[in-house]
Amino acid sequence: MWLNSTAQTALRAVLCIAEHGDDLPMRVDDIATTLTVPRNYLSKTLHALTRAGVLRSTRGPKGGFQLVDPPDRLTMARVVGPFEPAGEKRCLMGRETCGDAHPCLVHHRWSRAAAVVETFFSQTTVADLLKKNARSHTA
Amino acid sequence: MWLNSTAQTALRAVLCIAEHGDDLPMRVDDIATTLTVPRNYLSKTLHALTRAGVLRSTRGPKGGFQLVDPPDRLTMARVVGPFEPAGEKRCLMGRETCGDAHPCLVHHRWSRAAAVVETFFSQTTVADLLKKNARSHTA
DNA sequence: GCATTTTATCATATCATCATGATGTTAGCA
DNA sequence: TGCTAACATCATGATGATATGATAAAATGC
Repeated sequence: MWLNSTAQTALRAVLCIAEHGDDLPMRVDDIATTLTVPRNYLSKTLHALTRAGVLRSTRGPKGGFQLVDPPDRLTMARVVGPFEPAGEKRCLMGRETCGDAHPCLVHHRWSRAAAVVETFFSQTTVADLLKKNARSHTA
Repeated sequence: MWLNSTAQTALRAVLCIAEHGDDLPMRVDDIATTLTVPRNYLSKTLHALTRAGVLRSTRGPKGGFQLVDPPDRLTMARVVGPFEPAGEKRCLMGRETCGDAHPCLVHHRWSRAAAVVETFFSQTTVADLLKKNARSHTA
């Protein structure tokens, strides 16, 4: 409903890498196995996160993916953002010109709900998700 | 981001019909022209709303579509619901088994934001949207 | 019954997303 | 240099959402 499957995978992969620790990069194959997702598609997704500055990739032996920033400085918005359609605005009706100045019929009421969601994504960090939660993100 | 294009069209069409008044059904052709959306695709969408009990259709001369219930008894959830993927749950990660009992890593934090959105859809009526707003939903 | 108006539906096309398999590229190491 | 490990990328296919055009079915009025 909220995240397409690529964004979901990206989030799960980032959590997986964060849990793995930063001492040594984690390989695509290992992440793919842990999450049971297709390897090459995951590779593409992780590469997108690398372009977005969320991950760092290292090639060759002992290579793999690492977080660029510590988990408490990595928000969900940064992880999920690269996988949302480009011009995606807040308007429920999909209007380009919708805003406080030229609102569509739902704009004012919807803005409040949308703000809550936006805050969730921009304030919640990967560290928050790992805190005292022993729950799985793999299944 | 929030509604797929079919659901957006459904909502705009319902608003269009509600504004048109209930004295006489509104034809697909007129709605399609007003919203500038493809006629046959709209027809299919309106038919889905009819199956969902939101609209009533009448064939033949003077036929068209009308609201089944008055605007103040028609929530956005009822309009938009038929166009959301069937098994769509609340879990951000798309897990089937996610819930208070078996939460995924994001479950608790996300639940609060999701509840706000859910309330928005289940409490906001078509009448609310038409109130004192003279803003357009056509563009 | 027949013509007209209107919705209902079918077959098909188009497009983006998701996915797979093959191949290219880079880094490390002997 | 040459081998191997790992990410990067390309060509292609599968699927579902979106869209179009043709045709069927129903209601109305003559």
